[in-house]
Amino acid sequence: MDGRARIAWNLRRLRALSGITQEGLAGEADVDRTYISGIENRSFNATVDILDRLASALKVDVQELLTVPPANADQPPNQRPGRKPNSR
Amino acid sequence: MDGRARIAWNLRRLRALSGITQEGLAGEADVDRTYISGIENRSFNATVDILDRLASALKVDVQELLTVPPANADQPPNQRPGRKPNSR
DNA sequence: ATGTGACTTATAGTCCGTT
DNA sequence: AAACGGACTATAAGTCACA
Repeated sequence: MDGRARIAWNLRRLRALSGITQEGLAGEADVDRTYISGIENRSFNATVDILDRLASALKVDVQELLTVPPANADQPPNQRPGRKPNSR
Repeated sequence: MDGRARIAWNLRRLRALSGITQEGLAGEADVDRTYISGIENRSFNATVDILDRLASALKVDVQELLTVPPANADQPPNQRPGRKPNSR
């Protein structure tokens, strides 16, 4: 499992733990929301500096982002919004 | 201590352990020889993909590259003033 | 709330060198 | 063997509109 996949998985995991959205994390780490999305989908090859910012925003050590997911791990579910009634 | 500095330190450490030169590692990881030098001097902001290749060449897990140096560890030699960090 | 394609600008990363 | 420079090219960084 490559670094990108690990980071994607951990980002979703840690974000879910914090109960924070992509947008929220984006704000904390001072990156664009779509960039978070891209990283979580393994589309982007982030740099070390970006990892630093993400780890800091999530209040974990950078190493946490490279943790190997358990063999039987699913992709952490996307955080389900509380439920959003069609707010017309 | 930021990610760059950790990687710089660990790269030197692991490379010394393997008794391999920068050029040798560059060959193994299939990156340019000058790039290893730049990373070890914290001038370059490596990507996750590159970290994967370096870890693989050094036969360690990627997480190893982000190990925190002991408090009393020597700092890697001369930081070269070359390129401006990503400043954000 | 998230994913994606299209886009521009900054810089990651290479290749030629010299010290 | 390694630090460093200049000039490149490939791609990451960063933003947007819309699905």
